[in-house]
Amino acid sequence: MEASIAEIAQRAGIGKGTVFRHFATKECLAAAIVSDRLDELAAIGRTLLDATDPGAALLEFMTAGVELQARDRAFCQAATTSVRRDPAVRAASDRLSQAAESLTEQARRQGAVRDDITGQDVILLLGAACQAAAPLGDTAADLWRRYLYLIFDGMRPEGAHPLPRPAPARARFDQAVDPSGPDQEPSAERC
Amino acid sequence: MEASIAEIAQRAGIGKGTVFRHFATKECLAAAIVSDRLDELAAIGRTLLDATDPGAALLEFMTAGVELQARDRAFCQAATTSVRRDPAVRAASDRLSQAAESLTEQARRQGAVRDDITGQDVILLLGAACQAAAPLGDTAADLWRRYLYLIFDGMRPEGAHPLPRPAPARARFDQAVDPSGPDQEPSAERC
DNA sequence: ACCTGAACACCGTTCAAGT
DNA sequence: ACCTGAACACCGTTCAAGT
Repeated sequence: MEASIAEIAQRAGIGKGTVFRHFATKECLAAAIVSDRLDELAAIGRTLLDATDPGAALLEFMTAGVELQARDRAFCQAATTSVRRDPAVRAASDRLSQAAESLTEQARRQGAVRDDITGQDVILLLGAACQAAAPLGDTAADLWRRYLYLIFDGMRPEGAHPLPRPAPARARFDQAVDPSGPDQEPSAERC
Repeated sequence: MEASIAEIAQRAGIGKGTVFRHFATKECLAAAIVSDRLDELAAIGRTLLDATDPGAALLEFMTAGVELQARDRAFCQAATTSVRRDPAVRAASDRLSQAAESLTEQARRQGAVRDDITGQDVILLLGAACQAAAPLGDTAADLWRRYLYLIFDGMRPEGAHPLPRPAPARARFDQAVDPSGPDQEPSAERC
């Protein structure tokens, strides 16, 4: 969000108006970039499904996810804003959750992680590790590794304590619709 | 950052120019608010130093911290931006870290948390719990509790695995200056 | 049909004029 | 001395005119 539309258009060698022909809004442009990144991570997750050690694969998946985010802070920040409400980002986010769910289920079966952990949890905690290290900026380049490992320790079955709240049930394809109706955030306009 | 300066000035019953008399920049205004919140939490932390169960006190401190952040999302977001580089925010942040350090030391001594955990860690992980739940917005109002407890499990000595990186050494008053010089992010202008 | 950049609306910031 | 709001600069967005 740092760059102005004028700069973006100039670097792309097109007029400002043409940018708005492709993306109705500056935020839609950001949303398109973010959902691309999410799909990138989902692809990595699907690859890791074939790994021999599911526990290690899950940790590797989370590591790849934070690395993706840590590479440019802009993406990390964008994920915090209202870009989340964009339909394309939501869809990509659900695809990512599904990949994470498969990985998590394998790890759960092996006893590598406690069994009250879902794929959604994994995605959210991966973001949390990134955000934990963010305040110190580039001072501590790979500090996120410390927090990812600590969080992963919390995901392990050894010494686990009961959690005060069930995992969030977001749109999952193998799940009936929540009878209490859609209590999600209002969707943004389609882009 | 949602509100415009014009709106803020109007609500305060003063002219726009007068706002800039008190805060050189809109960001400085945000920084002042953020550091107030940080000091609020530091005060809570100092109160909890007298609690009988240091482990429970530390968890309570973290809970209070996330609650403070979760109450308005604006603050949670501001903490992600360049407001962090503001000198006043840094100073408040250091005061907060010191309070956290005392609480953490007590908990460490009791064996309630592993002994490679610092006060800084506690502050950063507290923010992480808040951020983990943020993507789902008000859909899942107190989801952060789930992640705070999970992270706290990771902080416990039982089943702890070694962490891949030392804790960050930010300005601590009982510590010599880092001989490699200040490798912190560039400070923003004084406000 | 598709692209363009002038024009518009909005907002942070400055400062000459008012008290 | 302190406050004000008109004026300026900047940026996202629109759209009449050009190809």
